[in-house]
Amino acid sequence: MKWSFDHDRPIYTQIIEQMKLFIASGEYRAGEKLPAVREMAQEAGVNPNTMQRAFSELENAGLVFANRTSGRFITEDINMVEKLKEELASEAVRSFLDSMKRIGYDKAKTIELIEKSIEERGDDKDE
Amino acid sequence: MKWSFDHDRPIYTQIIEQMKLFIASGEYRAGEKLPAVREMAQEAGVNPNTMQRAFSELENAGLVFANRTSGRFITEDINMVEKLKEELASEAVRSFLDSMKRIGYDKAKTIELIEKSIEERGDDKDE
DNA sequence: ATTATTGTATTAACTACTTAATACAATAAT
DNA sequence: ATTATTGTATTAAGTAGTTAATACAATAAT
Repeated sequence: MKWSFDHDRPIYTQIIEQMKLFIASGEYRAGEKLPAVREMAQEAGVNPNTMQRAFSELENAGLVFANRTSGRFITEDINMVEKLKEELASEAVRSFLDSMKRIGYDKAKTIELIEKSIEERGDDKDE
Repeated sequence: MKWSFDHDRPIYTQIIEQMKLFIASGEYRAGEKLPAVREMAQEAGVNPNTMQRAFSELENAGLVFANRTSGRFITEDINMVEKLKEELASEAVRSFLDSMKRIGYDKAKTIELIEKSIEERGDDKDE
């Protein structure tokens, strides 16, 4: 269940986003070797070209690097990984608050809703 | 500045989303008449067909209705509007918490970040 | 040296979204 | 009755993402 895509956005964009999440969360660790493009493409159920395209952008961002032919690896720069994590979180918060504002909820109501929702999810198995 | 689109999702989808926000927030009120399709298309800078497509889906959802030729109107069902608002908020909260979890933040850290962010935004002009 | 594995590039076809131009359908306004 | 306004439908062309098939490039493994 590693990969899942919706239908109204480019797949390669979603691969980039999900890889960023995997890197930020430590599911893929700094310096870790990745499976081959063809293999990841098969796992994800997409064409190798599509997977390749996603990774070529992740390389431009410096988050992964490729050594022909030993394979592809997550960056070894743990500062970059930490920075990525903070950026993703910051963007998640920003866009959430923006959405709530546009829907018509003020700060107090937003805090109220999120705390209530977290309480209700308190018995979830993970965190 | 009413409409704004990004480039990696279908425009008609984004129109639907933004219209839902306008309806939920009361920017467009229940029963209110909408501008003509051609006019809205011009304002948004898109083709009339694209605008039409978005509204035909909003009609399927029951959020608007069209009277040829008097124009198109927001639903008069205020319960539906209220329900829409709650659904949008619920989805925003759900996806936010999911994102934070995938990035690797636990409940406590998530609450901490959002409260901190709201404090920092406390001097904003609106809400 | 040869082979297998890996990343990378190329070309063609297919699909969905968007635009453009135009026409038709219904009815409110005159 | 005529006209203008509105929603709606149709057809063709353009663009971007995806798939498919294939080939090339570099090097680790043998």
